[in-house]
Amino acid sequence: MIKIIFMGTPDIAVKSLEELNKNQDFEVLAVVTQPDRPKGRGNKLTPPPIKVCAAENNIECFQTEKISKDTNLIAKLKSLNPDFIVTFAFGQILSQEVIDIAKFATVNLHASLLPKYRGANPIQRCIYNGDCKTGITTMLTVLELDAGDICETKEITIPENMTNIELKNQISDLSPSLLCSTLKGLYNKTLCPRKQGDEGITIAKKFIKQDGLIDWNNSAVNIHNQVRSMVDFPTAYSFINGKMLKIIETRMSKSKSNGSCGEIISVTKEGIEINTGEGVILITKVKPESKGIMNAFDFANGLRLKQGNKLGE
RNA sequence: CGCGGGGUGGAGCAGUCUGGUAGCUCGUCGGGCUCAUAACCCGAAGGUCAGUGGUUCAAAUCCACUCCCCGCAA
Repeated sequence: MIKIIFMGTPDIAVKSLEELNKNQDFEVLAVVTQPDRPKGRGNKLTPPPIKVCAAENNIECFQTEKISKDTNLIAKLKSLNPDFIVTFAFGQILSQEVIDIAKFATVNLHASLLPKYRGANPIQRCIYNGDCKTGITTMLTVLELDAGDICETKEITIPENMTNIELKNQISDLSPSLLCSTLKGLYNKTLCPRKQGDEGITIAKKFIKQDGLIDWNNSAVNIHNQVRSMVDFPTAYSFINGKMLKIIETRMSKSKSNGSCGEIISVTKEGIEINTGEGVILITKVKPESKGIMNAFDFANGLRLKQGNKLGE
């Protein structure tokens, strides 16, 4: 049995942890994750999904604010004598001392085709940029962020209307088998990691709230990419009648531009067509302040929106 | 006790401040027009106004409490 310490935090890593735990070839010695954080309305202390998963599967779970400075935890992990440390969306930078705990290697799963989109936000950035393909990569962890030698990759094609949530789910589904394959390959020495090229290195930064603000002077395709890349967070938004309107889902429209940017061209059952800096975009689902997600047509209906009304103010 | 918004026929909203017959747009159903229609015209069904208690001659509306949904900030 290959002995593993698993480090991760959000739900995207849960399926991978579950697979390693139930697969006969592996034994998960312990899980390391972030501390419970205050979250949502009322600031309730919420455990990270990986902690919940560990508890359900009776795996020992450690939580730490900063693993590289946590000498007690490091000592504990050393004593477990793992063959591998696996990190997946852990959210903390490992020190060399932590990396060296693993007998064979410390392996990271990253949600892009490296060296593209190193960093914290590869999933949303590739959609935001309108890429047609991305993937997942397993790599040897080194001190420099996401710069280690590549073990294995798996490509994913991105359809025109795929959202960041759909892509995240797909990555969550594809990751377990890639991880298992990489770990076995490294353990049996049948896999030879290769260096990342120096060409095409990009950094994928996290989104901030402000990134959600839609500029209707932008092109329809760019706005469409913006909307679908940030459905859950930070969520694309604009304003109408002084109130915030989150744009949840859009489609590209073949209608002709007509009028100024942000102006409504038509309201139909399909949704609300908006004129942009280049082309027309169809808004199909929205989320007004204090309300849930609704069809754009229903929203327009309640507000009596019609041709000529403007978004963005 | 972090701050705030909301719950009204199937959907989206108005009405609440200033209590007095339940309203709008859409959908559904029936009929009409039309070569035809998601268009247009006529008609109909469909609501314990989130819940409980209180004030009142009278409560969607005022007061108290409860439940549910959402935004912001972290």
